[in-house]
Formats: sequence, structure tokens, C-alpha cells
Amino acid sequence: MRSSTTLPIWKIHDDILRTLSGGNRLVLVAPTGSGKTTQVPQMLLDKGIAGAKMIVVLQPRRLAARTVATRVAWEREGKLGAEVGYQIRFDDHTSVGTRICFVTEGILLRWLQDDRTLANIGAVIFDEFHERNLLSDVALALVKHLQKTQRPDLAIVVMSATLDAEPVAAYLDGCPVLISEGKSFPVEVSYLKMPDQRPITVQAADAVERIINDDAPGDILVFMPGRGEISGTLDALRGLRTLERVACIPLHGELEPQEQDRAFAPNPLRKVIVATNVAETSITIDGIRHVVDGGIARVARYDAERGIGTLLLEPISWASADQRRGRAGRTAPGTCHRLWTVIGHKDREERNTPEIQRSDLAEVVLLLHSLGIREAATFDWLDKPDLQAVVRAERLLTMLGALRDKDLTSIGHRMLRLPMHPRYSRMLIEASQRGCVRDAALCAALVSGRDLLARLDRDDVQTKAAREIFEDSADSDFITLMRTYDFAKANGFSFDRCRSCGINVQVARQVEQTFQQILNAAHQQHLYEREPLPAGPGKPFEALLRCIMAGFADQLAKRRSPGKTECDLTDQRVGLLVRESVVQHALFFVAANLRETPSGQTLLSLATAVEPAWIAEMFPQHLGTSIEHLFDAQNKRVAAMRLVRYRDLVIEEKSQQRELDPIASGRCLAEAHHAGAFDLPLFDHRLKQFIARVNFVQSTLPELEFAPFDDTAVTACLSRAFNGLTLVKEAQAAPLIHAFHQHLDKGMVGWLDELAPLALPWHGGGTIKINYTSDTPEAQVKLQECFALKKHPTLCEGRLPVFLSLHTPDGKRLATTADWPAFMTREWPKHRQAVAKKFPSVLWR
DNA sequence: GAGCACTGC
Repeated sequence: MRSSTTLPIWKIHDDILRTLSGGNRLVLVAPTGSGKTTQVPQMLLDKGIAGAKMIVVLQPRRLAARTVATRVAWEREGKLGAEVGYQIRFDDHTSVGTRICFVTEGILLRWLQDDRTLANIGAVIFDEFHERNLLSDVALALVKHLQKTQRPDLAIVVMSATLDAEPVAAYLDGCPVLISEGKSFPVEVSYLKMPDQRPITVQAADAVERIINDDAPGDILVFMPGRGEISGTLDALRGLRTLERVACIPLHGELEPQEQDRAFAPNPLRKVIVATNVAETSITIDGIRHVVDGGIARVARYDAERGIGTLLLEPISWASADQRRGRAGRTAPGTCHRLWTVIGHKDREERNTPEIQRSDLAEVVLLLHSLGIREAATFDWLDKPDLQAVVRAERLLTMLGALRDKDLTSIGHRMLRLPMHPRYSRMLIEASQRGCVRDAALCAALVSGRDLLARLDRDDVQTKAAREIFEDSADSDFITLMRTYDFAKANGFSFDRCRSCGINVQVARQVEQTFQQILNAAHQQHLYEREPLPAGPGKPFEALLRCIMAGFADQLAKRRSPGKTECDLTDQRVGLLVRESVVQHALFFVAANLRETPSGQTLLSLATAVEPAWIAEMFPQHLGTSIEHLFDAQNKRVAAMRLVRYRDLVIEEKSQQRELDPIASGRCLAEAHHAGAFDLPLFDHRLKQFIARVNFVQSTLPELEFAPFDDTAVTACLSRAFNGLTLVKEAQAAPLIHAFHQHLDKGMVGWLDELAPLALPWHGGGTIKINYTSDTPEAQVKLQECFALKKHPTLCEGRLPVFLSLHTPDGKRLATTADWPAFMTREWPKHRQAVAKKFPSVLWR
């Protein structure tokens, strides 16, 4: 055996084994360089912790699973795949004798479906758990559940590189926590002295310049949120004011492997690597001594309310910043330059939002159902998912036919055996009915990984032209992808031929593998038996288009007008079809991809043209027909329409003027008026006074129970007035007051005249008019006529005074009063002299 | 008139 007992983790070797001999759970905090990944599984094996069973080590990435397994097999001087093996997608290096097996998270979840008790596994080790991936959270929850129910002998070890172990330990019912040293070097952290408003790219280039001019040796790693910012930083680095020449290298996930290799390869010049989050977790580069941290990252979030994903620029958490800092101390002491202030640091989140709280949960909820867990929302999670997200997942699974009343259906059972999102597995099941399994499997494979086609630069006409040969159908963007794959395959996945069309060869190869795997799985599920249906009179690919619709019917979009990209979706959602889509003309399509931009627009992509009739055939339960009266603004009239809706989205409308309903038509006109579609000249002062008087009496004497007028009541009265009418012209000529009187109970109109009369008797046998349409009832009176008043005039049986607006003989308002006698004694003396002087001909008291 | 980090069966 090639012993590695000098690694720091060996210092707690005895503690680890004592804990696991006495109990079945352990949380192990061990930073990078401790040797935990390679050593802990061997310790468990040599001590016999798992008995004769297998020790499984969960890895978040395929590459890590393979390299670590290789390393451990070498240390134990065995052949890879014998005592020590690994299994990842497309690659199984295990045998009956395998005792330590490194697997990716998806593999363990597959195993769980094949054997709910994991009968041949004695210990599960969760490595890099601090990353909090969706599937590792799910796996831990399920393994804990299993341990508590059928497998108390199963050992669980959660390994985390950060000290933040308390929540996991508490989740595992307060299990022991052991802490190991790492083998890393101190990293000196510095912050901005004050906030800097310049672009982050420029700031980063400045920081790089300072490091170089300080004569601090070693390579530099710069963190940026995305490709745009990376190239911006590289541009800024070209203006570097240093004597030393450096090699500036971009690094992000979309690069071809050989391009990524530049970051690892030795370089005669000092390397300045400008990277996305890949360099935070997935990729480790030796020799980095300095980190420049822009402090922001693109984070995927999921709006469960609307079922739309977003990619947001967000400040990174403390946990992320610490992880990034650590990248500078792997081989020697280093420095970390944070492009934010100490104050700004305090405002940041402590840790990242676990992926389970920002994901579409359809696949997870389906998996849980298959394991007999019907209530995903209240399951025993480390961090609970959003209830809305669970509800949405269940709704989707129900639409897809995988669940019925929360029970797994036979369709659901078959969907579970297919390694893909339930939308696509549903599509495959549909394909088996329509004889296009091959095409559907290819479509699923095409979207299973990274993008097959690289994003086009705005001005890259050459690639754009080369790509147009793939766009031979305007019916689906999937067909374009299929053509692209055909091309790559026909050209033997040649790097050069593919790249000139912007095809990512690596992805194309992966698609080929995925495609074969899916076909095999489909075959095992007997999804391959039906003969292709004879091609009907429909479109080419019609069967496939229908299958795609089966998976995405809830993302049906209706173009607002031909040639435009604005679309209406169900649930009042609105979206824009992306420009690159080939589906630029179809009135209806389903979008396999919905996402929201930071500016709040919903973008629809991966579109497939569909016919409304297909929806009617496939989802009759979501269809509703109704005669509705719609206001036709153009012709200024009511139109009776027969509407067919898929959920709330109108997919068919037909004029049905003969079935016009007089009451509905009147209501439609009234509502159109309320929405401001036309004016009503007969909605005059008299009517407004009537409404105001009723409301006035109601608020002053509520015990009389006058029915007040709000918007709804007004619209109801207008509906009555417009009963049987269809044209705006008719509505405008219709008498209204009677319909408003009917709003009150019989006899109340007369009563109203007493309580809130239109006019009050006045000095010398005349009357004064009362205006009720302002806040309080008010009358304009001549000041000199008021001197005859004994009492202030009132309304509502003396309950409220009329506001008297007192006017001088020239018509100007002098004052307002609700209490004339008081005005006479207190206010009038102040005005008297000036008024008398101005109007000497009047006799003033 | 517009846009995108990273994984995994």
C-alpha cells in the first residue's frame, strides 16, 4: 500500500473511527488539502465500518469521481474497478468486488430507485457537501430517511470544507462533528478603502496592475460574473502599465477543453486568469498566489409563482468569497483583493441560497413519489424547498399524467426510468404512441447538457450563414438542433468543420452518448414497439411536434399579431419569442424554455409550432367554451363571440352575433364605458348630483340603509340602462336616470328629496341650489341675503349644515361657513369695514 | 428591441 498517513486528516483517524464504531453519523469539517476525500473511505474500509458492504463516496462532479477513484486505487495498489471503482454517467468502473465506489449524485439516486434499501451499501460519504447542490441535498435527505427507517446500520458521513457544520450536524440530530486541519497557506485579505464607481472590469485590471507593480510573484486569478465581463477585463488588461509582460487567459465553462487547458498549462509568462465561478469550485489551478475578486456572480433563480427561471447578477456570499480566497493559498502564502469595502462586506449574505430553494423541483418531486414520499413540502429536509415550488411541480406532474390525485400513475412509473426532466420523459412516452421515439430521444439528448450551438456574436455573419443550412424547417427549433447534430455526426464530429458553424464538438459528442443511453432506456421500457404511423396529410415531423407539445402544453404561447414576437401565455403571462427562433410565423407555439431577463422581460425560446386542434385533442380537460360579449373598440359595438380557451388563454374565437344576450350585451357596454372606451353625454350633472346625494345620505344617516353608489353599482345601473343595446351610439342616446333610481328601494327617491333636496327655500320666496358633487354639500349665496337668516340651513333632518359659500355683490367669494350665527358674531366684524367701503350702495348690518 | 453562471441521471 502506498501510504499517505502524513496527510492532516490522519491526525483525527482514531476519532473518526471511534465515532463511527459507536454511532452511525459523522460530520467532518476538513478544508482542502486535508486528504479527506482519498483517506476517509480507506479508513472506513480498513476498519470494516461498512462490514462486507460497499462504501459509497458521493462526488458533485464526474471528473472528480474518476480522478479520485484512480488515485485511491493507486494508493491501494489495486486495479481501478476492482476494490476501488467509480461510476458516473456513461462510465461504470465497478465490479462485484468493489468496496469503495466514487459516484456522482445522480447515480446514487438511480441506485435508490433500483433498490430502495441500498442493501449492498454500508456507508455513504457525502463529499464537498458545503456546495449544497440540489441532488446532494436530496440524496442526504433520502439516505437519512432510509437510515431512520429500514437501515439503522447504514453509516452516514458528511464532509464539508467549511466550518459552517452546525446546521448539518443539527439536521442529523446533533451527531458528532470532527474538525481536521487543512494544508493551505495564509492568504492576506484586503478590501477597498471606499466604494469605487468604475466598472468592475476596470477595477479588476487596476488591482492586477498593483499586484504586479508590488513585485509580488505568482499567478493571478480574477473572478468575474460572466463571459462579457471576462472579455471586458481582458480589454482593460491590455492597457496595463507594468514593465512585466503577462499572459492573460480567459476561463469559463463554455470554452472547449483545449482552450481551458491554457489556464493549467505552464507558461513562461506570469499568468493572469480571468474566470467565472468555474474556478471557484469545479476547476482548481495550481500556482495561484493572488486572487482578485469582483464580488459578483450570476445566480440562477426560479420564480415558482410563474414557473420562470432567471439569471441574476448578485453579490456573492461570505462563504463564496472565502472559497475564492482559498484559491490563492494552495501552494504558498498569497493575497486576496476584494473589490468591495469592509462596510459592504457586512451587508452580504452569510452563505449561498441552497440550490433546492431556487430550482424547478418537478424531477425531484417525481423521484420522491417513486420512493413513497408523497409530501415533498413537509419532508425532512436540511433546508425546506419553497412550498410554491413544490405545488407547481405537482401541478406540472399532474398535467403530464405522472400524478393523479397525488398518486403515481403508470405513466409516471415509466417516466421515472428515463434520465431526464419529466417534460421530456412525458414527450418520449407520447412518442412511443406516435412512432417517433428516435426523434424524441434525440431532442431530449440535445437539451440535456450545455448548448450545442455557441451563442452568436452580433456581427458574426459568417457563422450565421453557415448555420442557416440547419434551419430547414420553420416548425421547431428542435428540428434545427437535430439538423445540427446530423451535420456534426456526418462529419465525424470533426473539430474544424463543426467550429466553422459554431457547433461545440464536445457537446455534440456528449449528445451522441446521451442519445444512445436514452434509446437504451426507452427500449428497456418497451417504448419502442409501435410501428411508425403512416405519414398523414399533416406537416413533416407532425408526430414529433405533437410529442413536444405534450411536454410543454402549459407553455403554450399565442402570438399577438403575425410577424411580431409578443405573445400571450396562460396565467396572464406575457413573453417575447427570441429573434433566433425559426418559428417566426406560426400563430401558436410551445416554448420549451422560459426565462426572465434582469430587465423583467420574459423570453421564450426553443419554440415548436403547434395547432390549436392538437391541444383540443390532447388536453380536453383544460379546454373551456363560452359565449362572451366583447367590446369591439374599432366598430364601437358589442360583439358576441364564441371563445375556446386552453386554461385562460383564448385559442379560438368566432363571431356569434345571433346569440347575442341582451343583458350581457348591456353589461359589456357598461364595462367598456367604465374602462374609458367612450363618453356618455347623458351622464350629466343631474345624474351626478343624484349619485352624490345618495352617497351623502348614506354616510350621514347610515341607519336609513340607502344603497350607496360605488363603481360596481354605477356599472350595474348602466348595464340596466343599456339592456339590449349593442352600439355605442345607442348607449349614448339611452336615458339613464331611471336605471339609477331603480338602484334604490321603492319610495326612497321621494325620501331622498326630503333629506337631501336639490334646493332649499331662501330669502324672499326664492331658493338656493345645493351642489352635492364636491366633498360636502355646498350652496352659493349672496352675503347680504344671509342677514335675514335666523338659523343656519341644514340637511338630513338637521344632521348636517350646508356649507354656505358667501359671495359679495361682485360675485367674489368672501368666506365659507357652516355656522352663520357664529360667523356673524366672530368673523363678520373683521370684514365689515372693507366690504361696506367697497359696496357702499348695499345696506350692511 | 433583447441575452446567458455551474452541474448531473
